[in-house]
Amino acid sequence: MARPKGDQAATALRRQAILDAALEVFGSNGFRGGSLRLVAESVGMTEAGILHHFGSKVNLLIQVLQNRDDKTNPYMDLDRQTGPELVAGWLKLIKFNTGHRGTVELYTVISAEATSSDHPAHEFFKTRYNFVVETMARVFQRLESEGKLASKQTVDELSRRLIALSDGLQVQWLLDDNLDMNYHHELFFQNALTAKAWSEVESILVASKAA
Amino acid sequence: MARPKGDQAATALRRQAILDAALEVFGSNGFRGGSLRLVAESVGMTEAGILHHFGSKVNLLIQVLQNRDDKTNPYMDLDRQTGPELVAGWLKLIKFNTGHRGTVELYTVISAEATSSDHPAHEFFKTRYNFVVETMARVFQRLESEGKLASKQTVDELSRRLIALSDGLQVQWLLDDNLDMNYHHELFFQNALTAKAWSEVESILVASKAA
DNA sequence: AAAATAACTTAGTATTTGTTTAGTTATTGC
DNA sequence: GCAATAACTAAACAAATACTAAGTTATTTT
Repeated sequence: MARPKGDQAATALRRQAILDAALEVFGSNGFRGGSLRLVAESVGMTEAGILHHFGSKVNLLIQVLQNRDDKTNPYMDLDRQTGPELVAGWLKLIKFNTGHRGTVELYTVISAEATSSDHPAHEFFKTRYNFVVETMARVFQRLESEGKLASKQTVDELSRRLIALSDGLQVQWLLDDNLDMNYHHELFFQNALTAKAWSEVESILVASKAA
Repeated sequence: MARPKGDQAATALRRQAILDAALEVFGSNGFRGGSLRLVAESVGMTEAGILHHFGSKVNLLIQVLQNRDDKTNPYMDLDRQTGPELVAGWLKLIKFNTGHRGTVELYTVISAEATSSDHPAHEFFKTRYNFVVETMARVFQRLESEGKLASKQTVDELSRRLIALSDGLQVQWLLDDNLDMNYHHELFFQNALTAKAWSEVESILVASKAA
């Protein structure tokens, strides 16, 4: 039975359900291993039904990635937050990820696949990495200008190192969830920041936990 | 035309050629995306010819991984080397990898894929990670007992952190080979070791470069 | 010299894949 | 109330996949 047209809210919900299912499928099986059939099955629809909404499998992947980014980007607002607030935002993101295995799987698997230049998400990840590295470099820049940076490394070096650490920890965590990603990130910032700045971060975190 | 039997050296060469081709194919396309046809084409043989040697695609993958490990494991000999020598060995391995993109691609893509518990290489990577983490923990242990460790972290923490950094840097390097993996690793060890121990590492490296 | 066998090729099979085409149903805009 | 159209389904397609079965050639082993 065909669904009615019109109800925009219901349609948006349906599309979001497909995106959620696809995230899970692409996360578990990668892009090449994840089939439309699995996505369709999981959302109770036909493969053709999914293609009606998203046009092609490649486009579906891009929308899934975009959708995730849209939800996590607000965690860090460079224009309105101080250095320690931004660091706290990063740590909150890590905590969020710990509760969403599918998301971590998605980014880990697809970003690895996408290192090949003929992968459909290759350009997406190249620009995404540039964006994330630049964003975090600006965060460290801000900390430095506030006199809160203890490390002697370049802000660019620090940024790339943080992101590398984060990506690598995710692989280890996916293989064994006893690994405490949050703790390792805290250690990184403890080393990178002045003691005073780090205690600021800590109080922001306990404050936001109370709220 | 069928090849002759008998010549064991030639057969071994043929099998190695297949392993090399498969490494390239699985590295570029992952396991699920890399087809036997591509491997066969690249080595000038039929798909059935490859299956004659390796039985199945899954077994081929395992052999490729094993083959690589056999070649890189000798880089670090826990029984015969001192702490600084082992650190120098790790850095040599990084330099080796920089010259072998296919190998880096292989481990990055397949280890990400293999985080799913139903992936054929899942167990391989779980035991491999345990082995590598343990090995490097013992390296840091040795350094500590020699009084050459500056960091206050646990040897296990240090080990996991080094491996995470390494894995993450490889992703970034695959996306943009301007990244200097070697430099970032050197920075890590400079922070983790005493100044004296680090200069020991450096002199080992220049000595082995001269040889 | 005969039997066994390594190293393949050719041809085929069953399955899965992303995508298209042609409907069907029900709702909205006019 | 009628045309347009959103949201699908059913059915089929062409291509690709891992793998098998049966043969061919040439070399060892006996």
